[in-house]
Amino acid sequence: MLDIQLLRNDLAGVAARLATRGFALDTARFEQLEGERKVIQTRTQELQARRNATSKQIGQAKAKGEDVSAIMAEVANLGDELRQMETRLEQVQHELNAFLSVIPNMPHEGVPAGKSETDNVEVRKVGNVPQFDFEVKDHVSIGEGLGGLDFETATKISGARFSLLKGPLARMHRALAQFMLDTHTEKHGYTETYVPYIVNADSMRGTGQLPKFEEDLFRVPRQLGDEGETDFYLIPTAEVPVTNIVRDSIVPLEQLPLKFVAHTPCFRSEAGSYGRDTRGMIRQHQFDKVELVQLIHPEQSYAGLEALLGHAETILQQLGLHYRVVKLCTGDMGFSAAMTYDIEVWLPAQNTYREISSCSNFEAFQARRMQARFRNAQGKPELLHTLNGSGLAVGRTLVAVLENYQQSDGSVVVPGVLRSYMGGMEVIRAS
RNA sequence: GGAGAGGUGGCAGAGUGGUCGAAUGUACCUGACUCGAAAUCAGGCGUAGGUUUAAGCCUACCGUGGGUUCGAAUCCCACCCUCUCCGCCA
Repeated sequence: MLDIQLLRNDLAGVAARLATRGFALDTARFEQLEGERKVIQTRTQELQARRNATSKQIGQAKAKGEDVSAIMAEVANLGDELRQMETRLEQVQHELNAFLSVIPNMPHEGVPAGKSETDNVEVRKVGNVPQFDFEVKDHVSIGEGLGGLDFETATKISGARFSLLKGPLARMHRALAQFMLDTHTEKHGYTETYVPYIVNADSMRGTGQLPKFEEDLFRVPRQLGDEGETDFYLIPTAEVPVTNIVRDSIVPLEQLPLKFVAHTPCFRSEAGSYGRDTRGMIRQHQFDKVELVQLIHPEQSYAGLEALLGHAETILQQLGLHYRVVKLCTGDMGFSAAMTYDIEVWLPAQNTYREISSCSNFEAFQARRMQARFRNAQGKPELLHTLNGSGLAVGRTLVAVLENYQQSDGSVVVPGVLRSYMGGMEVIRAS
C-alpha cells in the first residue's frame, strides 16, 4: 500500500511513476474520493464533538439533580445526522481503502524503464556455459531414466502439475534444501524458522497477495459456527508467514535487521499459465523453496537487497552452476516490489536461462499494510522496509543440477557440496 | 469434544453507565540533590487520524464486530484469542 499522504501531496508525481510500470492511476477518482472524505470527516467529527460536549453536560446536570429535558431534546436532533454521516464516512473510507489496496508499489529510481521481460537488464553473468560432447537430455528424460522422477504416478495421485521423486533424486531434493538452510544460517547470519503453511487472509493482505491475486492461491474453506466463516489459504511462498512475523508489532531498533530463513512447500494455482512449462517440474502446483527474509531499517534496505542477492548467488556458486543476474524493468516487476533482481540459472536442455530466484525490496509497501514498525532513534514508531528472495527454489535447483551434471551414460554427478548430505554418494546411476 | 477462567497503556494491574484515554505501581525520559551513582523529590511519557502558518483544537482506539443509550472500558449479542482441568491424539 502506498502512503496516502504521498498521493495527497504529489498525485501527479505518483501517477507518473506508476505509469512507468504500466499502471494507470485514476487521479480523478482519487481526488473525488478524497474531496468527499474531507468534507464528511470534518462534519462527522464536528457532530461527534457536539454530542460529546452535550452528553457531558447532561451528566453534570444530573449529578446536581437539575432538570435535563431541555438539553436532551437538543441532542436528540443530532442523532440522525450523525448516524448518516458516520455511515457515509465509513463507506467513503472503505472505497478509498479499496482504491489504495490495488495500487502497485512505485518503482525505485534505479529500476530500468520497460514494458516486459525483454526490457530487463542483465547485471552480470557468473561462471561459464557448460559444454557437452553428447546430446544433452532434459531433466525429465534424465530423471525418468534414473527411475527417480515419476510424473505419471503423480498425476494419478493428484493431477497435472505435480511430481513424484523417489530414491536418490528425492534424497538430492532434501540435500539441496538442507545445504541451503545450513549455508544461510551458518554463513549468512539468518535465523532458521519453521512456519505455518496455511495462513489467514490478514497475512495474505499484509504481503500483498490479497485482495488482488486471490485466483493464484489455493483457498482452504473452514466452518466456524454459523457466521464467522473465515477461509485459510495455502502459502504461495514462505514470504507470507515469515514476513508476517512482524505484522502489528514494533521492533526495537537494536534488533534490526531481522534475518529469517525458512524452507517450506509453496502452493500456487497457476491459473492463467495453461500451456506454459507443461513438461517437467519447472512449474508445479506444489514446490519447495528456501526463502530469505529481512526486516530492515529503511536507510539500509538497498544495501540489504544487494547482500541478500549475494546470499542466494552463493548457493549457485557452491553448486557450480552457471547463472546470470537480471534487474527487472518497471513493467516486469511484481505488484509489491520497488526493485527486483532475478537470478536465472543455465539450463542446457532448453539452451537458455530460467528464473531460480527473485530478490526484492518492497520498501515500506508491505510494512504499511502490516503495520510492521520499529522504534527509531527519536523513539517514534516508523515503518520497516521488507526484503525477500529465494535462496533458492529447490525443485528448479534440482532440475538445474540434473541437467548440468548429466553424463553421456545417463548418470548424474553429485555436486561436491551435496555429497556429505547424501551419504557420500558421488554419482547417481540408474538402479 | 466437555467444563471453567480471562483478554485494559512497554509490563503489572485498578476501574461494572457520566468530568475515564483511563487510578496506582513499574520501566523509560528530563530536571533538582550528588564529585558521580544509588536512593529521594518534581515534571514528562500511548497509537492513528482530521484541522490549523503555528501554539493549539478536535475525533477515534480498553481482543474484534454489531447492538442498547443523550452518553459504553463498564450493559446485551456474536466471533476471535489465551489459560486451567477432563477426554482424544502425532
